[in-house]
Amino acid sequence: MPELPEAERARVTLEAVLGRRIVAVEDTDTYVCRPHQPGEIAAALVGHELVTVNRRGKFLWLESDDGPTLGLHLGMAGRIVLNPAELLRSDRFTIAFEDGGSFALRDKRRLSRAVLDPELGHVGPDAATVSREDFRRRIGSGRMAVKARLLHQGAISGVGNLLADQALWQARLAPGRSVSELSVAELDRLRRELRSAVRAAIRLGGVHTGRFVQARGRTGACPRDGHPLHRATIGGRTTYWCPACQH
DNA sequence: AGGTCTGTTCAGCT
DNA sequence: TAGCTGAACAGACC
Repeated sequence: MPELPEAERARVTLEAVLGRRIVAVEDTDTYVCRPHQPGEIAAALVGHELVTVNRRGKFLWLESDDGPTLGLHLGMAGRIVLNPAELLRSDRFTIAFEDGGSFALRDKRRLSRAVLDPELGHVGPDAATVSREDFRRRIGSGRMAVKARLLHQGAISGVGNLLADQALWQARLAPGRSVSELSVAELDRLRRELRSAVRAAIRLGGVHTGRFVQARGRTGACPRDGHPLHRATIGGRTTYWCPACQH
């Protein structure tokens, strides 16, 4: 679920916690907080304030005043809950502030991450802001299926399985096409439609609001021409597309 | 009740 | 090097 639009929503939510003194950190989930030991993130952050919240792709990080940076990732099912009314078992990481407020990283699975001083060197430019030239080079080189390349966060970051299918449908490109056979015009079209899909998802509340994403499914039909959708595994992920209008 | 599927990342292999 | 496979977790679904 969480792709770039959900991460952006989380970033905006986290703006509300900036400038408040941290008094407690719950960091005992050693899987979510790996490789840290329980208490390690708490010891580093208690007494500090978070002063900025940033995002690249699906990666979030908050800088503290004169202290470490806190990296967060929502994994496949995580979200940020501000001032949770009650603590749930699915609250994997929590920070409490001096004024009584708090936030939780809530995730029924445990694929979310909280980590000190995250290394983002391997993360490509954000899918919403990548330049035309960067997009052509980073997506267009190699021989991979274009869908698989879109999912590679080191090429560009922020595109997940649903957003990839939505953008390829909008751009009328078949997901299995090798990037080596895409023309510059097709790459530019894909970048334009990807940015459009991202903006719409942020505005409307998430990737699930996409017109194609809603049609995506075993018995789905193309919203453009009504043709039954094809399904296959591409880039290791379930992929849907319309064989009539995506080439 | 049990098997299958799911959003993401990353290690490990070819 | 580039690219593929499967593992990590836990719940939803049939």
